[in-house]
Amino acid sequence: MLQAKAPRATIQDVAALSGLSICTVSRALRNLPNVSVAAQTKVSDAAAKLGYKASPAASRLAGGSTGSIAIIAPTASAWFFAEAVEAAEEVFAGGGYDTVLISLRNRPSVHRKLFGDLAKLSQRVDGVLLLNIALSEAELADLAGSGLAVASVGMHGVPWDNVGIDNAAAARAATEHLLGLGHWDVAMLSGSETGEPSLITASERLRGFEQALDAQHLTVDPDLVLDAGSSIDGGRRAMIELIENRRMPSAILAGCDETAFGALMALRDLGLSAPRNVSIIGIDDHQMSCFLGLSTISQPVADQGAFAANLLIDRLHRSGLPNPPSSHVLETKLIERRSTRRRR
Amino acid sequence: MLQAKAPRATIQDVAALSGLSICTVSRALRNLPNVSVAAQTKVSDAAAKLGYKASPAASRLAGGSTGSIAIIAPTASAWFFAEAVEAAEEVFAGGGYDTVLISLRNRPSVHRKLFGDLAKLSQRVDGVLLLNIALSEAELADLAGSGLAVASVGMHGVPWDNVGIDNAAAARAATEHLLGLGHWDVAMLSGSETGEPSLITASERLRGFEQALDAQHLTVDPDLVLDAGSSIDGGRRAMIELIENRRMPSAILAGCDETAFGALMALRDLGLSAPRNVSIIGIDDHQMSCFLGLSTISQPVADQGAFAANLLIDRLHRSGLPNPPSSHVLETKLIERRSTRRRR
DNA sequence: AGGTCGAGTGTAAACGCTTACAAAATTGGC
DNA sequence: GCCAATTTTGTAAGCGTTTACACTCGACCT
Repeated sequence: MLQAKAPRATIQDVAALSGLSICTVSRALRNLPNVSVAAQTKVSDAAAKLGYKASPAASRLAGGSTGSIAIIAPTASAWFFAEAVEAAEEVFAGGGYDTVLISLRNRPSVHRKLFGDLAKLSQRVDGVLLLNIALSEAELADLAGSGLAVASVGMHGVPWDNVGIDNAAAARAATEHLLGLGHWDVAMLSGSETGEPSLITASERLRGFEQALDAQHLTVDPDLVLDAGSSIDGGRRAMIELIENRRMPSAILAGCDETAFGALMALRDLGLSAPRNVSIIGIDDHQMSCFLGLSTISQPVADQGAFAANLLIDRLHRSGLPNPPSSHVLETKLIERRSTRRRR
Repeated sequence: MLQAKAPRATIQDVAALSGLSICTVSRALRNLPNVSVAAQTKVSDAAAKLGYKASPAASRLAGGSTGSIAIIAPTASAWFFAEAVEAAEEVFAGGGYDTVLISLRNRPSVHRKLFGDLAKLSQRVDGVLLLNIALSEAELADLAGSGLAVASVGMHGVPWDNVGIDNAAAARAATEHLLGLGHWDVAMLSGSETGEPSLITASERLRGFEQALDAQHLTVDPDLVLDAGSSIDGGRRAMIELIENRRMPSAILAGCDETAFGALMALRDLGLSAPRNVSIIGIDDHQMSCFLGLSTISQPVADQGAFAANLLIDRLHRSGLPNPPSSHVLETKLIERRSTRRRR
């Protein structure tokens, strides 16, 4: 199967075969105006016959596009991001773009290095898809002025296309569910909200939690709000901390389902369980939540990734036009399962 | 914060600042031989002062490297791949490479398109990290002759560096555990092994299962071997099929933990549970398995990704030298939890 | 008929790097 | 000290695109 490396067809070959100049070929291939239909068809025929594909390197060097898009995620392995990345990658591949994956690995140093040198990034990709990245004002401005096309998931009030859910509303709905079941003594295992480059959703969810309590004229007991990160293990630890050093509430809102899993695990290890000893609700509707009977607020993860990816591609295609940034909020829904029940 | 786009420093600028020629600078920057120490330091000083980074496009075009590596996975969102990808991405980033993520989305058409045009791929990346990809003879030969550096996870007997576990041994160990507990009537919920580009691990694990039974002179009941894919839902469906249309065995080996989760879910929905009605063991040691008390065979996922990534980078660095391909098998370990117990 | 305009096309100069090849500087042996 | 061998450095020709600019050629005005 090893065959002599056929030197790849260049634009020259296409020009020769079609009897036109390189320049015309280049324009025809990119559907620029001022190309006659005759030329168009001649060029595309020749290109097809030769199996010609423009060299991304040459294209980029001469001022064209790189043909790739970066996805930037706080971490790539967590369920939410893995799902969103996969969905976005599919859209990008469909649009002929390569996907460059950049994980910040939850490390501020990685974050700083990346956003500190956007020039480097813009040399390698045409656009950037941001997944729940907390940006400082300066970073935001730099990115907006970098010439990169940008779209994001889960970042509201940002000068580019965004799609997300209403995190505060989701947390509110979850809290109201608990409240409605008679639990006025509610704890929150929040995602971490400290440090600049953290998960931006965490603070919104915390706010929703507070809003729901406020609306019922309940005060937030600071002892019942703990930082659990967004991991199973963080949830487990926070739950242990809650039980051992704070006090057991009547119900718990977990910042995300993975945190809730950890909390359930800790509960079980202590010989307790939900909803017997405490009601627990999460947010996300993780794949496993159904299995574990975790009540939660569901959000369409893959849809968000795919939607944002499409917005980005659209913008890349009609770049130049001063399309105002759009913002889309997708629906969330309360899913009642077995981990929450009426307070006795 | 918006500042006039400072035109990026080029190699010319570095040459000018260091008082040397472009050529020398280029060589110094790439640590090629035949550069005096004096020149070396002058160049790196100048480069540092200017914040110079070589343009990947220009470098690639002129015959150099692209500075990026592709990770090819059957799907990107499944736990195993998400973990491995994240670990590999970290290694690549550390080595100064961009990571291009390519998900085959479990679709043969995507697989074919990718491997049918390796020239395109090699135009965009320097190397490829394959995660559990089943390749035909022809594809394997093409890839080996493509000029791309290659490394893989979970693909034995392949003409490039590979790291993996012994899947047959893992399945054997799991089965022996079951057998040792007195279960001679064992079913297997296997990963799918049909079609060319499937998960290659699946058939190895099935083989290990068969070997363990053979060793005890037990025959494999074809009714008790079903295709469950490698997903939670596949596991659930296979379990239902098993109970409703085949028969309930005494114990079950799930091809992977996710399949086991699905099986447990189906069991619960039917009012049954493990190990009361049936013992279940998985393979992988998924993050959730501990929580669910699933007995399993653990494998180091991130380690495999990182290890293979390092091998690939090493190879890229000393390319040219006829390093023979190495193969590494990492340890697996039986983790006994609550889902398996002695047959009564 | 002379002139203007615009669409379609071509010429040639970037883009920023790598790399033969040639030139210069250094070394070492006599 | 002189020549060959060797190391270090420089010159210039690509790599395959994009794009500013010039050009040709009808159509359309006046």
